[in-house]
Amino acid sequence: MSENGNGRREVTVSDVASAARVSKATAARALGDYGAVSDAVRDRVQRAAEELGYRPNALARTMSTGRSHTLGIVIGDIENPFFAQATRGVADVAAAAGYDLILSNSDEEPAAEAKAIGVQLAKRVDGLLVAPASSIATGNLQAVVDAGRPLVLFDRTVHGLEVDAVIAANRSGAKRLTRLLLEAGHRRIAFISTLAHPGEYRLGDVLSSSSVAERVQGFTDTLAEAGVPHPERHVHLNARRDGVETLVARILDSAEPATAVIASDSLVALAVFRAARARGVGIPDELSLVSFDDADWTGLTTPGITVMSQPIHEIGAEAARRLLQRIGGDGSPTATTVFEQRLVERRSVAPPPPVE
Amino acid sequence: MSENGNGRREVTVSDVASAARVSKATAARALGDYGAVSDAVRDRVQRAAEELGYRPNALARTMSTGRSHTLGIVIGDIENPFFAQATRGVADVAAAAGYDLILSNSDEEPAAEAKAIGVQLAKRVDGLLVAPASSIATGNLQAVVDAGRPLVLFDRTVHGLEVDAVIAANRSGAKRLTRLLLEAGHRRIAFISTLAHPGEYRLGDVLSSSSVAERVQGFTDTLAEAGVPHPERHVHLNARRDGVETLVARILDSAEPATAVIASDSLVALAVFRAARARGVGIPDELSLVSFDDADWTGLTTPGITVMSQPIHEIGAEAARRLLQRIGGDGSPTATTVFEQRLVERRSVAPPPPVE
DNA sequence: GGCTAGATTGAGACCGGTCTCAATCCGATT
DNA sequence: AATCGGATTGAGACCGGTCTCAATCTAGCC
Repeated sequence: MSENGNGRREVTVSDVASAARVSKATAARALGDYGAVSDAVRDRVQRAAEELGYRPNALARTMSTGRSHTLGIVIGDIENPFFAQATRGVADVAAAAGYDLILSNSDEEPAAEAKAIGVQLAKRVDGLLVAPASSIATGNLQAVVDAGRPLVLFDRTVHGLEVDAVIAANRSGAKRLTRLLLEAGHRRIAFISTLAHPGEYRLGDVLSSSSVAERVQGFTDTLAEAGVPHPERHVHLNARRDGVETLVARILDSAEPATAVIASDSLVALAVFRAARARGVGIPDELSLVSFDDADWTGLTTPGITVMSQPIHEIGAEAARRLLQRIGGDGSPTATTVFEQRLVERRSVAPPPPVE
Repeated sequence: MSENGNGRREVTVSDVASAARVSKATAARALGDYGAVSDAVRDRVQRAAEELGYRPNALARTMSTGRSHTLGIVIGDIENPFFAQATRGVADVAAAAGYDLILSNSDEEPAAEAKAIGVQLAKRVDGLLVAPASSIATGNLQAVVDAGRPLVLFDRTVHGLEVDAVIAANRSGAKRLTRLLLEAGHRRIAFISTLAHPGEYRLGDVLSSSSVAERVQGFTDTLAEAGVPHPERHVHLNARRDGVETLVARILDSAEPATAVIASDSLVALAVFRAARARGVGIPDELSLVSFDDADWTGLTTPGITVMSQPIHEIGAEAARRLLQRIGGDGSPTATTVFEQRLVERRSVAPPPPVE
């Protein structure tokens, strides 16, 4: 079928060729700007192409060259501002290099991710950017590596996989945040993430997101250094399944209620802020709140939220640059690029309320 | 070239065929699940495919079938939560129907949009979703229609173009918002949008975004009905170029300062809120603020922002559904689907401050 | 004028699928 | 046993580009 839905036939090189009274090969040369063509013929062909409304078929070109000039990107959810920003970073670099983006949402589910990757591979993307849904189940990604497609991970790494990754210094960021709260006098600090995890978190548990894992590590390490017993008990996962509302309720209503919260991302911070407000607990007087990611609204609330800011756009851009290098044939050893995080202090941290 | 960057050769139907000792045609039938194949052969072929790690080449399939199972989407900026949400709506419907998405950002520039559309067409997307950068320059889109590619616009329409569109009832939404402020006693209400426009806005000017145009129309009409003279003077465009900060300053420092602001989208509302805060003008006591789009943070500020909420996700989803129908051959007359907006009242509106 | 190198051009294979059409196979029917 | 019809199978064209290789053309030079 050389017709599209509307029954119109697309103009091909052959059409242009016969209109310009030259061979298909010559027309292709004149249009594709490769090989050698006399000026007279080039003009004639280009005029004919113009007249017929010739539009090259990129797929046919890909078939013979093996290059699609398309990158695949698989993220959790484009509505999540983190991913939106990173995607924009990727898109900018890609567009500048003449590449397009095929986008898929995994909803952080390995099965959906696998499917998305499969389709992207089938569409012969030149390379793949993935924020892996699971840092432990390597299957989905191993397939890409095995297929020999360039692959760059971002935001998270995957253990035991020989690929490039671009991430943020989550552990040190978490340490900084935890220390900040510790220094304000807090001892009962809750770390909240939406990351799915079977059962309660225990020290040594392997988490399916390396970035959350690093944050938890930084958090519990710092707590332990400060002499807080059982730091792992302060880690609260599954916030999506359980609902942040109920989680906050549980944390605040327990025998030893938390006096501060570290939100693992801006979406969690938003929900915690909302939940606190709904329960009438004041921030920061009754509850201190800090978060990862400097979302656009964090400076707008009363009080503004103290956050650990990540260069999200740049993470995406750098990942794209790396991928483009690999596609270009760069065979240097794989590496993980780590971006520092930056503390933005606002007013959501105060000493814990005095015990009555 | 049948090799990818890494030098590995992809497995093809022919490879599978010879491994299973059948013809290419039969192998294709067994793998593609069309035509008739005996059970024994199907098994043999599928086993061989499995063993060799066969992965169909979607491009080759597209070449012969003419269907790419890919949709193109061109938006202003994926970082804008409006577009992120709409894109998610599109992606969900597309994925459910087995379609992928090629995403391009136009930054609201017709030239970038034209380029993006060109590439998408070259990649033979089955259809195109566009939030047109300009509602007046029809050239970019006319080309799509002429090429016979199904096209659906969303968020904005384009005058004189025979295509489907999915939008929100912006004019009535603007009227409602304006009335709300009028009823609270405001007479000097500023409408602020980032839309680029040469010179000051005058009644009858054609705006390049139909959705903003509708909002402005609803705004000025309602003002006029209320007997406010020169309603067009209260329309402030180019907020991106000039900066919302300076715009707010100009509005508040004028001889007859505005007592209320209508933000044309959540990004503007954010900037206005921030600017007001920076200048120390209290919302709503000194300045009332309402906005289009119920962004996730609008309920979190103090006070919460009263907004006109649009079913953004659904707008995207419906646009995708419509496009899929067209791709499926639906030849019914083109139509514009209009979704109602919904007022969400919070606390950012109060009577204007008494004149000293 | 004849010869040769370099520039142009054309023919046709190829990429990896789909699909049409004819050939072959099989069991059932008379 | 011969015939018939449906089920399988194989051969090869086709989609629209790129690219190799050989043929032709041109100009320069002796």
